[in-house]
Amino acid sequence: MAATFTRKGSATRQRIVEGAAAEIRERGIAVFRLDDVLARTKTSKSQLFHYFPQGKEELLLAVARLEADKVLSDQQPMLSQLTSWPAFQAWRDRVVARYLAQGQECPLHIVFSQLDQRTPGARAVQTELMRKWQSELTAGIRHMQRAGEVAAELDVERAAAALLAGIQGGVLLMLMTGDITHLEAALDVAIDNLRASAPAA
Amino acid sequence: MAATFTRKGSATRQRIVEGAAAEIRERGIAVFRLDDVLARTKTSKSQLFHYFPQGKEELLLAVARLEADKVLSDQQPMLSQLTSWPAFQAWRDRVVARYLAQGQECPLHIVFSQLDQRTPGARAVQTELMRKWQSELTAGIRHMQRAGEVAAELDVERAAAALLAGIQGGVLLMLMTGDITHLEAALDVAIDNLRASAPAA
DNA sequence: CTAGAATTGGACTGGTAGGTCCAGACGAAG
DNA sequence: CTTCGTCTGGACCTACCAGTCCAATTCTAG
Repeated sequence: MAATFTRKGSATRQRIVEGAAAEIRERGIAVFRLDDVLARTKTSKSQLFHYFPQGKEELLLAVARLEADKVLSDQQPMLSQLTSWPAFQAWRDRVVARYLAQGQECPLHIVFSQLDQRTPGARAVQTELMRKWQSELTAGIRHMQRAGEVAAELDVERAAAALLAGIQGGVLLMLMTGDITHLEAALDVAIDNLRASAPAA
Repeated sequence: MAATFTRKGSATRQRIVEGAAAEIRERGIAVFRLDDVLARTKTSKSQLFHYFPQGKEELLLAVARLEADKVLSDQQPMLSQLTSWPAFQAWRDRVVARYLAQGQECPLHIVFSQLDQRTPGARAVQTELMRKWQSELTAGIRHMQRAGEVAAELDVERAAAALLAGIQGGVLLMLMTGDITHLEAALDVAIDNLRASAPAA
C-alpha cells in the first residue's frame, strides 16, 4: 500500500497493469490467467504479488481504473468543448467512432462484470467515472442554455442524466447485439430534443 | 437435445433451472457452484449432466432464458397497452418499481456477464429480448402518433431505439451506482419529449 | 564499501469445482 | 412378468490456477 516503490518498481507495476489490460482486450476475461500476464510482461509471480498484495482482484481493479480513464480521455477534447451544436455533433461522432472501433469487447464493462460489485473500490471507480462524465455533459448543456440555444426552463441535470443513460444503454446494446444503431439513436434523439427545445430558431 | 424426457424428467430439469436462478439471485454469480444447485434442488451430479450435457454453460443459458422472459412479463400488461399518456406513465412506474425492487442484483445482466458472448445461443437470447422489447415500444409510440398525440414526422423506430437504450443504461447505472435517478430521467425525458412533439396540445 | 531495503525468480502447495462413470432404482409398454 | 430405456445417487478424478515461500540479486543511501 505505502507508495514505497522505486522508479524501477513503479515501472514494473505499470507494465503488469498494461499487460493485464492488453491480455483482457485480446483474449477476453474468460481465459484471463495471472500466468499469461506474467509471460507477456516477462515478470514473475513474486513481482505480481509484491505490487498487488491482494492478488487478482487488486490487479483487475487497477485495470478498471486504467480503462475508465481511457473512456473519458478518448472523448477529449470534444467532451469538454460542448459549446455549439456543431461541437455537440463532433463529440457525438467521436463517441460513435470510439465504440465502433472498440467493437464487441468493452474492456471496462468486462472487467467490472468480473469484479465483486460490493467492494467499495470497484464501486468507487464506476461511480467516479459516471459522475465526471455527467458533469461534462451538464456543463455543455448548461452552456447552450445560457446561450439561449436550449429552453431556459429545461432541467439540465435531468437531461444530462438521461443522455448519459442513453449512451450507456446504447453501448450495452451494441455489446449484446453487435449493432450500433441504438447508440446513434440515443445520441441523436437527445441532441435533437435539446435543439428543439430552443425558444426561437 | 432430443426432447426424449418423460414428464418426471422435465420436472426435474425445470427444478434445476429454477434452483440455479434462485441461487444466483440470492448469492450472486461469483459464488455460483454447481454443487450448491444440487444441494438446493435435491438432485445429483448425474441428473444435472443428464439434462444439461454441456454442463454449466448450458445451465446458465437456460437461466438466462428464464430471466429474459421475466423481464418482459413483469412489465405486462402495461407494456402492451401503451395507448395513452396515462398508460405510458403507468408503464413507466411499473418499470421503475420493478428495478427498484430488484435492487443491485440484475440476474439477467449477471448471467450474461458470465456467458461467453460469442456463443450464438447467448447472443440469440439477448437479441431476441431486445427485439421484442423495442417492438412493443414502437407499437406504443406509433399508436400515439396515429392518434395525433405525437408529431407525424417523428421517426418512431429511432425514438423507440433511443428509449430502449435509455432504459438499459438507466438500469446499468443503477447497478453501478445504486441510484435509480438515471432510469427515471431516461424514461421521463423520453416521454416528455414525445408529448412535446405533438402538433397542438 | 557496506548494510538494508526493494526487487526478482520460480518451484511448490492446496483447495476447488467442473466433469466422468457406473451401478442400481424406477417406470412404461407389451 | 419381463424388458428396455429413462432416471438417479454419489464416489471419484483431475486439471487448473491463485496464492505462498524463500533464496538470490540488485538497487540506494550514507
